[in-house]
Amino acid sequence: MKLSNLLGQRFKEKPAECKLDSHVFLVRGGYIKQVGEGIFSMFMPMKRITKKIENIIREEMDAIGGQEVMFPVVMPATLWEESGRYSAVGSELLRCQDRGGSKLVLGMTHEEAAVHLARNTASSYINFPFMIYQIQTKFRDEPRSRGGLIRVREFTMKDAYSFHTSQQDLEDYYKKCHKAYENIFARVGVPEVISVQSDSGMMGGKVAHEFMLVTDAGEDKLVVCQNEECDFRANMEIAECVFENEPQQAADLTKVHTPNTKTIDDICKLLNVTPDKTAKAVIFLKKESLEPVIVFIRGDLDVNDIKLRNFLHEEVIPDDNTTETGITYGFVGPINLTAKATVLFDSSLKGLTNLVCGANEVDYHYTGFNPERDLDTTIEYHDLSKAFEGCICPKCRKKTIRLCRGIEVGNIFQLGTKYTESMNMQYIDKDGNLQNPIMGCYGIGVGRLAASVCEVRHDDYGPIWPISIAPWHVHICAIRADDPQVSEVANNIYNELQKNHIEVIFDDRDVRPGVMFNDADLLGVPVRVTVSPKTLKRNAVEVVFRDKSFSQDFPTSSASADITALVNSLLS
RNA sequence: CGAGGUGUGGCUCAGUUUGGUAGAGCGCUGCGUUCGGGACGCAGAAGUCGCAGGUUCAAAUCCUGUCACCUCGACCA
Repeated sequence: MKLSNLLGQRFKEKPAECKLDSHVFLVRGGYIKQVGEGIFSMFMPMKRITKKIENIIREEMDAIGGQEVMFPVVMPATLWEESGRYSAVGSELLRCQDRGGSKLVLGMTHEEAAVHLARNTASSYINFPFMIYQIQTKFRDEPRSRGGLIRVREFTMKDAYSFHTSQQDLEDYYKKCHKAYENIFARVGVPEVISVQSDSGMMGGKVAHEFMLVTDAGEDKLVVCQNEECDFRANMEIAECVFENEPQQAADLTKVHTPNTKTIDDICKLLNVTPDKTAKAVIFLKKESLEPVIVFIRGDLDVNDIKLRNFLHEEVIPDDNTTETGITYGFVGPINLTAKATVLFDSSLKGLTNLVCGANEVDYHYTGFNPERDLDTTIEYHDLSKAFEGCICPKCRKKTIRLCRGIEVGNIFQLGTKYTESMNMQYIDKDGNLQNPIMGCYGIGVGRLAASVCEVRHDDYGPIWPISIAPWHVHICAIRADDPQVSEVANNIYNELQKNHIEVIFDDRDVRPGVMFNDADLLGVPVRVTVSPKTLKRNAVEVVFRDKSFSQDFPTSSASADITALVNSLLS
């Protein structure tokens, strides 16, 4: 490709409306052009980048047995009525009518279409499992698009749907897909993408992960444990939910928990409180304030029965520390807890208790504490509703939590049977019984991924594309194109590289060097070859990497072969 | 959806308060001088000032309506 012929103007002014670096460079570099709110066209360089990303995704999806298919963009509303989402989803789903008045929707996701495609053709258990995927345009009428390609209304997405005959099979495949995603992000040039637990939202299902590229420009807040042996990573928006669910799962401290966990009796003994065998809960209070510090709950107690805030002020605590509601109180004040004890709590007091945390000797189940008011030097307090740098990880119990922001570049869900049930997809199992397949679904936003890579791979002058997705491999700058010798050498290298199947963009314009170099930086091609009277004087061309990690003269005589070898070594 | 803001050649913007011939820089075309990090001179093309009404002798400018886009928030397969 000759740059003189490339459509799309590069310029040096920063567009006023661009806030994100990726948006600035994609506009300034002639990659994209906005058509409407959250709607963009792509010029050739952007198209080449996204095409390469798509091909990487394709290879990895095929490698885990995916079958590439194509669903329609426009679907009859009746299909979405089957799953119930026609009414369940809000105005993000663009609804319209055809000339006959039939209701249509623009595909924002394709579970319905996937079930529709598969349901009558996979009628026996021997057809399972399988995964189908497509790479296609989606439209979501987002209430607010922003950040160039980071959040748009129309976008290209790879979406995959797997169908299984058992939860175990789904989980096994989910892991394979998780690994495939790691491969994809590594190959695209952002191996630092992490997966975090996420909310399944309107998708249904329980287990879900988002793949996040960590960057300050990200829209999502993340809670990440930095302990290498721990894998706790969650989207902040569900971190609270995770913690809120904890009491249900671990309400009975006598049965659940770490080997270090003591029974309530043991703890009472330790704290020198008379245990009441019939007590439903044991609550330790600050003696002065009577504010609860630690709450233990018996396994037979429904956490919803306790309204801590209410009874605190209504009940008088008698001398024997047991009230009529069958709750035993202890007092923390005079008791010397182990020095390393740690208490996790949620000051927002949503539900009863948010966390169980591990200390060296006991586990505390805690709620309703104001650290500024009640700080006890023998206890470390950590509020997980306001997770902060260095607070305690709810999983590994170490003080290794880091807060960061991330861009969601992909996600995976274990959907279960939500769609196969509602849309009546069934197969006959080994025993002749009708069953609903169990589904998983897996998405990657292609344009957002490309923009995200730009967001984390650029300098002051433009993007630094990883060679796996760069629009071209080599960018030739012919300085003094009017010089016949320069022109001849540059043209020769251009032709030779193309013969060698190297993707090359050739700046053949007769413009000043500064213009050329700045345009080259904006195009972000990994290898730049400069031919000029200056380099020819030393019988050489100059080869530099966009990321500045390499700079060397190549002899003119062998330049094409040397550059080809260099690029091929970078590609492998 | 709430709050704020902006619409003037391809791009970045001035001009609007106080109505009176449509402006600058970049980019673009031609000629010349230049040539290793966005050069310079000369000549030129290109805008019914988002759109529609209204006020006025006269509207980019004042009034009303409307559309588009941006930012913050709400929302978010």
